[in-house]
Amino acid sequence: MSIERVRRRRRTPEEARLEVLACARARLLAGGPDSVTLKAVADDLGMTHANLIHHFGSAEGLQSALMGSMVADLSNALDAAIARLRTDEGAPLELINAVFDAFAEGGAGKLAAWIVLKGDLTHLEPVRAAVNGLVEAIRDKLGDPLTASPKQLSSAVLFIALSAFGEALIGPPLRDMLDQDEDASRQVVAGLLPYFLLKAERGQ
Amino acid sequence: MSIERVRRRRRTPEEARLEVLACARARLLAGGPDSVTLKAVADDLGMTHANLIHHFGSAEGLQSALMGSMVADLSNALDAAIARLRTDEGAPLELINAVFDAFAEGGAGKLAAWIVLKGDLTHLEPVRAAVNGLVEAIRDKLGDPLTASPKQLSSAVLFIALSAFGEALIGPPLRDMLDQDEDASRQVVAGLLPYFLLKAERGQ
DNA sequence: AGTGCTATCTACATGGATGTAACTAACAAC
DNA sequence: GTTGTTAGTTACATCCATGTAGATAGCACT
Repeated sequence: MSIERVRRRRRTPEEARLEVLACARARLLAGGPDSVTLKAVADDLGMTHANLIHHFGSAEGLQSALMGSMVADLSNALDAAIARLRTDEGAPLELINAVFDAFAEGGAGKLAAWIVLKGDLTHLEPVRAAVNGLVEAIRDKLGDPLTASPKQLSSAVLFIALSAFGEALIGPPLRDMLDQDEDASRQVVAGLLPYFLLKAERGQ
Repeated sequence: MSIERVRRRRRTPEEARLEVLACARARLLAGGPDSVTLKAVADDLGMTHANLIHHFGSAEGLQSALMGSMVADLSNALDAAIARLRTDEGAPLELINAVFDAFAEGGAGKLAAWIVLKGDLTHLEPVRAAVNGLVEAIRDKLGDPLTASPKQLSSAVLFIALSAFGEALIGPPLRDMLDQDEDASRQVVAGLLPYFLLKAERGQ
């Protein structure tokens, strides 16, 4: 029997980058940052680590690209949620669900934690636009123009984002300790959101 | 000139462990998990990495000890906050500040993120008692026995902890994006807490 | 002083992750 | 078909973190 080498598969650079980034993301979410290694990712895809260096320049290049890709996905998810809020009449719960899903299933929670632990805060910068878009969308669609101040609206977004991020990371163990069920965090946020939008007598 | 070797310093095992853990914690908070290395920590303290292995068994042993130490500190900080709440009359803001400080300055935020990313959720288990102590303390001191249900009280703690954790990690960049100042997150939580304790008409 | 214990060191071994250089082979264009 | 480009491979080199074995020295106790 002849030595049958596996036929080499040749991807376009875009294909390769997309496949690699998808795999790297899966590894990050499942096994943490230490598990996203050139060799590990390459093995998953049936290629060699040298090829990853060919596409991304270096290991750090791959990490940067992964952060960029995931941050872009987060921005897009937020933008999509904003768009739905603007068209669909009165769906604040849907907005909250979208944000929570982005941080949990979308992996934005672990992504942000990874970025913060590494200290590369600049990678979060692209989110700024989406976050401010959220503030405006809430103002236009949900805010009471007479009572809700800009500061209050943005603090509502701060509140939603902090909760969604926290839930994505420590929600499961914490809810277990407190005997709370799966969607407790979302319900808390949904239940409290009206107080940002309707009441203005709280100082500052 | 004679070769003057630096005189060896001999610590008790407890001293050594404490110094090492303090140094490792500082590295974790300043540089992230990757910067807490046997060699790096040993160099900081003027010893060799072999000595760390002597005290902690392995690199993983050091990590485990660090997690244990920091989780214990978090529990103690929460217990202290509970004790103050029980003695001091009506200081809910002080309680919130204590929790936020534990997650931010105390490093519990980065600690929890590290644990979650690594997947060692068992290391968080010792916090359970302190968290439930918080629920009871709030019930006894702040809760309205006629209106606040157990589920509501524990969801209040869930809410406080998620916010404090989120603030510790992504608070600074997020507040910058939203043009909010340093203590915005604490004020949000403090402002919303009463709605958990006084109002019971929300479903579930 | 002498002795025992062990914290600490020196020196070396190992493995894994990253990186480099040169070669190989898909595939598109002619 | 031939050829050029480049995705992909092979084979190596390097670095760093971890781990092991034996020697050294600080300190408590005699």
